[in-house]
Amino acid sequence: METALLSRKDQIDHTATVLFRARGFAATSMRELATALGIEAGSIYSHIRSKEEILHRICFRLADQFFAGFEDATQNNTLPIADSLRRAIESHVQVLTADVAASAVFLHEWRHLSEPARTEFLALREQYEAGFRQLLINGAETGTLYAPDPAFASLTLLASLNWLPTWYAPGGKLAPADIAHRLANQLLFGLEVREN
Amino acid sequence: METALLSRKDQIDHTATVLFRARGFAATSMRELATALGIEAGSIYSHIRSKEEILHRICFRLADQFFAGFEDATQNNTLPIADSLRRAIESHVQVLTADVAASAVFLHEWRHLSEPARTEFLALREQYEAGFRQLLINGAETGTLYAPDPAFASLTLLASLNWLPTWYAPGGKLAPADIAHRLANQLLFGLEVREN
DNA sequence: CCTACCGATCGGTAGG
DNA sequence: CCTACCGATCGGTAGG
Repeated sequence: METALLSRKDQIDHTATVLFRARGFAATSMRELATALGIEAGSIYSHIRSKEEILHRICFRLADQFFAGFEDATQNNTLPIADSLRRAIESHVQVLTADVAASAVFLHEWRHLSEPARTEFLALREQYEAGFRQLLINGAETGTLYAPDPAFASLTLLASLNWLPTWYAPGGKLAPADIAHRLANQLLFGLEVREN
Repeated sequence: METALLSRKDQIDHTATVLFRARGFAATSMRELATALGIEAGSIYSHIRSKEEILHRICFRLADQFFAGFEDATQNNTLPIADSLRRAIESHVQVLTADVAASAVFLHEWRHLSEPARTEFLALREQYEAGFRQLLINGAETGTLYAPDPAFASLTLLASLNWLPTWYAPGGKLAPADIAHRLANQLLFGLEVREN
């Protein structure tokens, strides 16, 4: 039904994503995947070459989406840094919520990639984090953000966002845009009341 | 050397914790564990009953430590809520940094517990999160904390803390107490500069 | 896409 | 704690 318009290969990726998220990459067998697809285990291999190839596609596709969203959010140099940061946060949340299963795999299962893919993946992730770090550095230098240790602050910031796939359920009380807005507020303004 | 004073069972737990963290529970074989311990695979079973028993011990031991730390941090009712929250945050970070490998297993590998342990574990985790949520609710009611949605805020708060085992390395530039202090500051005060 | 199968490896046990 | 082994299951392939 919901996958009727997907190619078999895309069906495999989608179903595998859900299983990898629920049970983990290593604990998901190709026979489980085949059963979920309604075919026999051997038949999968006429569409893909290996189990890891599926994981590879999921991880690097998400990396692309995070990068594209960040570029789009921060390309306007005339915006105040705090606004660019807010837009980058909201973009990150949008990617996370658009496909929570794929996001969870991206965040937790990448370590099952073998070399050299694993090292490539970590380099991409580091590059992405560096984008947030640079925003905080710029904000701190111009005095619009309080971040005495930008490297530390950017890690904490992404940490808060990346926990989202563990509890977010599509169709819940909060729409993705609401979540993005609230997260950005909490991270930018903190929990303690302001005097002014 | 470093495990010379541990019982064989404790050595098994400790070595398994490191392997479970690095490769995941499902992808770690008992033969790898045995090799790391310098014995044969079959020999492990004279000290433990099953692979899952090790995971069970790690997960529930950490749960105990988080609870004990939280109780200790918040038992003083005369403190302002914001101070209790800060103490609870610092306690959480102390437990995380005291054994990062065990913390990472606690945070990521619990889903490989079979029933009923898995449900019991999730109930404990929910109970722990409820403690933080209640602090935020109390703080919001007395006007000392800004948390229009305490459930949302407490999830975000713990999320920021729980990412720590993915990047923290003992012996680094920052001592655990420094990290705890900075995290508490960032979460309580936010990233944006204050006017006052 | 299925049937039938491969070599490897898994968690765990018996007997010493 | 080791040797020797169990039944089950793994990712993947050949041939149709």
